[in-house]
Amino acid sequence: MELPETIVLSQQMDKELVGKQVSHIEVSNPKCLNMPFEEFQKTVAGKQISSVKARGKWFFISLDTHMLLFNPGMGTDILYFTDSNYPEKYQIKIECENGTVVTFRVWWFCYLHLVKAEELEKHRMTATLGMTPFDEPFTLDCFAHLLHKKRGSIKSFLLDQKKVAGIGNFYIHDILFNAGIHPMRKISSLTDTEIEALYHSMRSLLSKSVKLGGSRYEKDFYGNYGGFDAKEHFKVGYNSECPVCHTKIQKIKTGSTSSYVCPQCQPL
Amino acid sequence: MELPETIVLSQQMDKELVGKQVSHIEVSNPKCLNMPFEEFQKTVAGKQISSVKARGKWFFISLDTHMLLFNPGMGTDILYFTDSNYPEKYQIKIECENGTVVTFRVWWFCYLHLVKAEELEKHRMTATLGMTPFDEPFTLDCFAHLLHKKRGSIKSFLLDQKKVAGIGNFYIHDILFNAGIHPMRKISSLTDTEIEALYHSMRSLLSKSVKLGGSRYEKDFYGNYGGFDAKEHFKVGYNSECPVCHTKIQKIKTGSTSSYVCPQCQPL
DNA sequence: TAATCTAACAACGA
DNA sequence: CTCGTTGTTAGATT
Repeated sequence: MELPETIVLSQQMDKELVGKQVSHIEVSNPKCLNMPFEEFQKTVAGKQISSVKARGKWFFISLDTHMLLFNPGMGTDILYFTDSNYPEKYQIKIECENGTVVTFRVWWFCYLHLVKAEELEKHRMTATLGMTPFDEPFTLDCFAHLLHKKRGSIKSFLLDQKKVAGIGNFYIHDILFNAGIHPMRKISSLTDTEIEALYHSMRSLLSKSVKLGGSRYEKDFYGNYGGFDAKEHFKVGYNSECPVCHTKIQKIKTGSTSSYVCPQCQPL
Repeated sequence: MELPETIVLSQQMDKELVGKQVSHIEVSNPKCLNMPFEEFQKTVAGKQISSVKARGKWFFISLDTHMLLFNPGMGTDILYFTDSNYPEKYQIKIECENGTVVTFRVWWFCYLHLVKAEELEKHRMTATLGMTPFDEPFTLDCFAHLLHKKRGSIKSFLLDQKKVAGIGNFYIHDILFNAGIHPMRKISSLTDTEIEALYHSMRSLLSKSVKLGGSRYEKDFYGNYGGFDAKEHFKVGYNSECPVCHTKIQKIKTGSTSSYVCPQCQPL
């Protein structure tokens, strides 16, 4: 789940959940919490949800005096039910008044952290998040400054949530392709023109996916898959031939992640 | 300069300097300070030295309300003079009452930091120092616990001042040889017997050097070289043949440092 | 399809 | 052969 999906989901969650009171909460794996379950349960129960927002890959759920922070990790869906027809399999379940149920189904890890509203800035994992590409102050100039004098590769920079929040190893392939930049390019070698192309590429691809309701591999709050399809909307990501120059797309190892690259359009 | 030398020097400095008042201080490279020179000079001048101690490779010089912290870096000597016959070349000079002069001659880089006594624990570089092998709580059991579940090589662990303070790339060779341990051995592969041998090896070699007044390559406070000679007192360090098995000693690259190893007595 | 933290390590600069 | 910072990588995590 990357920025388009968290944006879509958080808007739907905000629409459906704001004003509702949490009546009951279940957490099958308490290791994802930042406190003992007892304490967590006691603090959350009875609180009212006042807003749901996303920042990068984190959900920020306001509970009056507290903030509930959720990082979905990999392969997670968050589903909304208004009756008892919710699935049996889930790791986290939040029940609200009037039969509203939200289930969180996590493939591997997630974090569900609760902090006092006034201590939100002390929460390391979210306090160190960078801006998202849609944040108002994230201008081209701001992006260029973030890249200034940085030493590593552009791909690891973009995936680092402390630098820019919300990009993962799904949208990254075409963000780079559309800017004509190889994932292993050193940041210091990028021209102003390339940085500008990257800035626009990032924002336009992610907003296209938001408009389509997010990735077709992920469910929204109502269980519907998004309309952004890799084969259809990506040029190189998860594809086999470059639609621009018809070169065979390479799938290469880039550090710990894989990358789809057109060696012609994205020279190193 | 490693633990034996800082111990010897700090004892001599303590003996000669305690009770003396700093009258004047010169610092040729203000980049080694943690504040502007003006402020540094103003705070230090007139203060009385109440003790000099060493912790690992750092000197702790108590100045009543403040602590002066000195890390000698590489190739540094600290010399004591009671008249004006001090050398012309120095990077730092501390003058005290009655003609006492201390010069610090630094080959490359050093740190000279001044902190308020009550804010000593906020000084990152010294606050994160590990125990020295001679610290009271540094028992065999304590050492074994420090090694518990560590992943890297034993050499990089021992050189890490945050783990154990005071060992550098001079004494390390024979500390490992005397325990029969190759520098590149994974910590997780060490047996209890080897950990015990290493613990004793470390303490006995370092205390032998302290008794001899430190390394013959370094000067003490009075300008005299120590009595611990590499060729004479080391078995493998800076030597060419293993005195135990007569195998040719290897000089190998171990990460960023070099190591002297007997491949027979220290199998990998 | 896909994430995060930590420790260890290398390169670099002061 | 100093230390810190930055970035990379391997390992572990449920």
